[in-house]
Amino acid sequence: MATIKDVAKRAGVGLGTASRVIAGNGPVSEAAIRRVRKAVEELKFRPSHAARVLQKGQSQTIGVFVPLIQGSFYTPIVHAIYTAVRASGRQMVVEFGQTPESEREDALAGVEFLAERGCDGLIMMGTALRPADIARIAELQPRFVLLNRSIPGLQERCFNPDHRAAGAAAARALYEAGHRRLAVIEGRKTAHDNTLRMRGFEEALRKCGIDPGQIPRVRGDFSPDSGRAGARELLEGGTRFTALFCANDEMAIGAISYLREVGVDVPGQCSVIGYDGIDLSALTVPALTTVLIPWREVATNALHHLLNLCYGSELPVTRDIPAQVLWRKSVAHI
Amino acid sequence: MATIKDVAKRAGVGLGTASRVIAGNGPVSEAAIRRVRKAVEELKFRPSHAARVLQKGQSQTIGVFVPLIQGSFYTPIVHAIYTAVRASGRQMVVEFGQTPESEREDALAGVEFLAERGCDGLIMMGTALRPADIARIAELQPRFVLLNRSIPGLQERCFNPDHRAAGAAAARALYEAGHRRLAVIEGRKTAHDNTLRMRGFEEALRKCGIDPGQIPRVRGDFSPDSGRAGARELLEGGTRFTALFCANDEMAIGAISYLREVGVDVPGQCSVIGYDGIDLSALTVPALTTVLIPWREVATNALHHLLNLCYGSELPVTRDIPAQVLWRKSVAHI
DNA sequence: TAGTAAAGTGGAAACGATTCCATCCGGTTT
DNA sequence: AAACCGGATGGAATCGTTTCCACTTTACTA
Repeated sequence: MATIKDVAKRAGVGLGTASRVIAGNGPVSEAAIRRVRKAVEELKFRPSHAARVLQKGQSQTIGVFVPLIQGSFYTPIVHAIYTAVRASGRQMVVEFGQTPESEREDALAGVEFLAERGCDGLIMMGTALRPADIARIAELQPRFVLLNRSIPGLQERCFNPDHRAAGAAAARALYEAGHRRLAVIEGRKTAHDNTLRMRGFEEALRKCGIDPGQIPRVRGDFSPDSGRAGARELLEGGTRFTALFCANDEMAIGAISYLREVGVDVPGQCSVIGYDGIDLSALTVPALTTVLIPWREVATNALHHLLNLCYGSELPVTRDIPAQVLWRKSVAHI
Repeated sequence: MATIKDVAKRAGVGLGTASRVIAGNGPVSEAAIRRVRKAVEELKFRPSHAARVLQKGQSQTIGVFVPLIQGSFYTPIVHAIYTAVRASGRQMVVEFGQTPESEREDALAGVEFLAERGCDGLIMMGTALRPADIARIAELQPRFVLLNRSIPGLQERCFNPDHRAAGAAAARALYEAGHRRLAVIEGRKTAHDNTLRMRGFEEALRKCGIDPGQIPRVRGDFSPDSGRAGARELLEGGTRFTALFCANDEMAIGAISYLREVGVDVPGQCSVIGYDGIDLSALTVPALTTVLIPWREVATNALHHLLNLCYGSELPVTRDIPAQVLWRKSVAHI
């Protein structure tokens, strides 16, 4: 592999001049530019990334941690981040968790790995990391932002949708469609975002004169399978309901799959509303009515903030992107 | 940030000794090890990845190109690659294409980017790259493997499932379930793997005494939407059929969504068989019968081969992992 | 015409690790 | 007792860039 020294020699210029031409900064004459360019061509010179990183102290790489790659939820978020990273001419390295149970360890190990490899900044998603963990990470790599978290004292670096408002929107949607007897499949207990959306849901219900305490409520883990299990549990519980709120779309898909399997018509006998607005929600039968969370936008804004932090750019950053109900077919008006 | 020099000084040893302790090779005394370890702790020393890469000429990074990140098809493959890469203690950098139309340009640009950034090896998936492109890539980075491609002269580095056999399996499954009047939604014309599976499908049909020429056949682009469109087109075509073969699961999901929407019972009036065996196929209503392609295994084997190529390891590599029909609910026996 | 500012240039130093080489030392062999 | 061996060690050289500094040339000003 040719080095910049070879290029300089071949072009008949000094090392500094060659570097200036190739990096494209500093004063150089037209003639020098031409000769260096020619030498680069002839030698098929490609600058060594490692040498640049070593010299400049920046790797032009952003590290991403995401709890899971399976399923339909995180993928579009990763994609949004990828797009923004690439648009800024930089590179992305992703680490994934293996299972929800090991999320904390996976996140810690993944982030360590990313920091070790010299990422200029980190963007992390997930709810497993504790404040102490985050403090530790800050030592490793002080440039980071958090997605879907809200840590006191770090608000500046936390980017999340307004789950409380979104949960309330779900409740209002069901109420306005005429439903009074509701049921809920909520998400993991440890997931703070689940707590928030449930709180919003309950608050809105109370305002409508419905006592949230009376509502049958089971817990899933955000997976489609747990949605199936949740639906069964609810049905076996015996309490009647005309509408079901699922704390995410994947559970809603599972729930619908179970309900239809046992002969419950959706939305004829039971309406279902989801949460997140994943792409897949358009393709279920019936198409899923859901609370559309602007995940892509939130992620992009978080990344912009990170990029600004790392490279001093001034990409626009917005924080308030509202959620909205996406009306499709799975909620009937009664 | 502390450097290895600082560590050596603090531990009262030479540069070489410090390096040997940290890298964990070469002869060092117990005492030296202890003192260096202590100094590392105290100074919170983290070796500079860039410096290592520069010196060793290896980045311990594998580059991955995948045509798309949206949808459910590529994600598990990326995950399988990720798992294997991490298991070998190395890092993965992924590049994605944006749209199927721009796949070729995206792949070229992505691979260039990856090579530039000093990946030790490349694993590429997709059907858009032409042999000439691949020759060009070989110049940039001679260490690469191809997923789902078969290039003459590069068989060693090509890893694909046996689409022909898998297509035949789909045909046999439908035939054995009693279906005689079939229809097909096939994939993109440019996708060679689609051609192969269709060929296998037709050959098997012919062996069963069915003339493939008589079968109504429409073309999609592997997306769920195109599956919906395909199903409509087929229905409007007027030819009667009792079973539908879709060239991938996502189109099958789209097709089912359309069929049920217009009141065609699946599998009562029309059976549907998919292809690939994506996770999602278990969750449709009815659960999708499909040809399970062992994508994860194929990808893992390809990656092992690449790892062996790059690092001289001897990970096991198998090439023949058969596809099989996954019987669920969407194909009725008549 | 002399003086000065600016543009252009070459090469040394620096980034932070690994590796090679020369040296040293204690113990074993002859 | 001399020779030898191998483990342990320190430090110079190296990887391929960028950047800084000193220097020359050119162009412009007074």
